[in-house]
Amino acid sequence: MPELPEVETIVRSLQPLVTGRRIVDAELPSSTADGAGSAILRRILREPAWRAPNDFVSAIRGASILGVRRHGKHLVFDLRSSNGAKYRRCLLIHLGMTGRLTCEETPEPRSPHTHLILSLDGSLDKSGRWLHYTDIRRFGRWQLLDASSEALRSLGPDPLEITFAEFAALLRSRRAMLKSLLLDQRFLRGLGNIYADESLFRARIHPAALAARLTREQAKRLYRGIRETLRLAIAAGGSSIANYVDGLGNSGYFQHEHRVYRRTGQPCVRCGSRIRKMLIASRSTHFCPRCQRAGRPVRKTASAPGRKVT
DNA sequence: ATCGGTACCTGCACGC
DNA sequence: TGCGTGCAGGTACCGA
Repeated sequence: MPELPEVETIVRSLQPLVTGRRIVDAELPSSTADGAGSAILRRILREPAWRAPNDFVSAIRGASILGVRRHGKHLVFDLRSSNGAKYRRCLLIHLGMTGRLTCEETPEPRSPHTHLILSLDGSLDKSGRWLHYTDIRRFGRWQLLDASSEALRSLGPDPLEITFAEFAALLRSRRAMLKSLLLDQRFLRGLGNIYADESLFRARIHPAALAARLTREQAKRLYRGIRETLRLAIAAGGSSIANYVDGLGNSGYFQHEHRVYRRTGQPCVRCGSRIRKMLIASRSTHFCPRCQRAGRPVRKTASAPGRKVT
């Protein structure tokens, strides 16, 4: 589910609630149900290999949360161990498609799909003492790593941090179709299906265009399109289509600003043509066939015969 | 290097 | 109403 803007929103909502707090305990509600529950936890806590889910609980118990930040689509909790004050670790959480991480005022699971609950210390009058992790489809992952771990380094640059010169150089070195490339976390970290489509629409570039073939002008538009889309989406609190909420349980509203994503058959907001859907890299891809032509750069719509947006 | 297909999961909308 | 089907924002792995 969550892409860069959603994870960023979750991180911002959690920061004031968890920073400086200690993890007193962790509960694994789905592991107690039956034998299958333990298998569920094993999958969520796959890396590094734990002998049993409870070993993860022992490892994390007592750690202090120094801060929480975003790395691509991952949430990263920087931790200081209880024993050996110098020992720093990272709790890496990827929410997959349907993962939720919310602060609740109760330790009771709120859904049959709640898999982990972290109890945080702190004054009782402050809300949000329990961090609930819920994941219906269970594509999410929790990893506990040394702070020096290489695990995060395999991802590409953050689209909000990269410079245009770096971005242009990356594009030139790749021949893949842009849509595939934008979904590749080793190329850029943080984009998913929604924001890849929305960025390409804003850049007026066809999703099947080849990276290395882009003109400098197109590369510039893509760079700006990605960053503008992400900034607007963060400002709107992300896109809530099915499951996503921030750390306080609030929905985002960028889904109302989508221009192509899941708008198949509806008129393009720019030219009125019907939005089309095609498959690229076996992912549904939405685009305007008129504004995002394959090949040569598209003319400005101002020069096109006036077509009313309905 | 790149791509398609498959796998991992549950829930939902849809047509019959 | 119930059932089967296809689809959904994630990544990883395989083989070509």
